[in-house]
Amino acid sequence: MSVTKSPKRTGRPRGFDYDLALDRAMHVFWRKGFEGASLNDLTAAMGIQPASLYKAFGNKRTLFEKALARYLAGPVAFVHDALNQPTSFSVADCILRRTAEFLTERRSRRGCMTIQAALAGGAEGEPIRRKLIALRVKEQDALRRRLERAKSEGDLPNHADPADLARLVTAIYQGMTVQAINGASRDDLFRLADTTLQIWPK
Amino acid sequence: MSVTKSPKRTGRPRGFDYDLALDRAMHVFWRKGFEGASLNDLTAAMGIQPASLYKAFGNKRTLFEKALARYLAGPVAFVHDALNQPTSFSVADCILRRTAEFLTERRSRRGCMTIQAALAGGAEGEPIRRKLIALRVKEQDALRRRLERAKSEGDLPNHADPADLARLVTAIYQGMTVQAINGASRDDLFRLADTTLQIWPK
DNA sequence: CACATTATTTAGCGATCACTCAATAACATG
DNA sequence: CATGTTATTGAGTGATCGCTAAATAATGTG
Repeated sequence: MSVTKSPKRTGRPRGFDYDLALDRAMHVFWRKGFEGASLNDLTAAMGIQPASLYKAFGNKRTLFEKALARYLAGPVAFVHDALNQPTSFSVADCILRRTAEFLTERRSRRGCMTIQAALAGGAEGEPIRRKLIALRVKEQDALRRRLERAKSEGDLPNHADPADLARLVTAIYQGMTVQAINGASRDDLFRLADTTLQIWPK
Repeated sequence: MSVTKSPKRTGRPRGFDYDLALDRAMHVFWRKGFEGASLNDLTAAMGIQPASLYKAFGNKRTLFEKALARYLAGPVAFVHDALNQPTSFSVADCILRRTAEFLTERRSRRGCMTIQAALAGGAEGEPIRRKLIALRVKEQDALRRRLERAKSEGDLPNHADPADLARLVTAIYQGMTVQAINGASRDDLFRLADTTLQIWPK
């Protein structure tokens, strides 16, 4: 089952670092999107030949899915982690503040891979777009459930609507991606987070 | 100068409706993005041959630019028009409410063309991405200037920051596009607008 | 060593990409 | 009618797309 670790296996050993190559592929998909990243781009960044890529990762689509899983478990794992914050406010604050930091690392105008990898495109990318839609809906739903729990715990007042608040935070998160691509600074995004959090019900 | 209207011109007349064909091209770019829309997609939707397309519209990039201009003057003209609303609140309210309606027309999960046409992609689409970035920044700036005027007119309190408010409304607008693609209903987006407007300074 | 197994290199597959040329067709004018 | 001008059709350009077969190289095992 495990492809990344092979304690003892017959045959010629892999000549490249699987995780490193996947990391490189992730960054290519992140920057260029699924359809915008050509196999030439990918193999060049990964330092391997096309045949090696297909041997190790399947095809372009399965490579993207592996890269996406790596992205979710790495660079944006803080989004899920934020749900463990003690209060609903600190959950929202943590998500928005860390997103602002994340989107302005390295001054490279990068956005969130789950959004820009496949918003629109041709038929070739449709399965990926559906997958990303399902993912984004799932994350928003997880936040909504966390806020429902907060309400049941008395952490949110009765007039607060968890679904509305989850939608607000998620929309700001998504808007931040476009803002970052537009060239917004870290401070710009911090202020956007602050402005948003002003309406948090007490 | 006018290519669409030719009161008297020599040579074989155009065999198709220029504006109608451009409208079709706009919808293809809108749905598939710049790089995702192939010439095959475009000519099929426009009902013309490649050579006719190039004769009438230049190349793919100039066709996109004409389609974008048509988009800005048509489907999303309400964004600019909203700046003429009498108060800062009604400006923001008009933008967000009409955007919610606009994004959920025809139940087709479409987003805003200026965002999804080219968020990420290959080198081929880079000039388009830069153009769209400049456009989005310009629109946000126009809103900021409108809110600065409102502040000078006493329509916004002293503690209000026009840049922050413009960024908030713009980010929500941009987030709404992703929400619509995710399948949000018109009512979902209306509530998002309402939630956002709760923080509007009086 | 031979042998099985797996990964590499090398070369190239058919399809599609944006785009264009040569020939022809449809108009206005003289 | 002939001529000039412009738009069309039809065929096809080189380049790149995602992907793969065949040969070779590098390992473990007997």
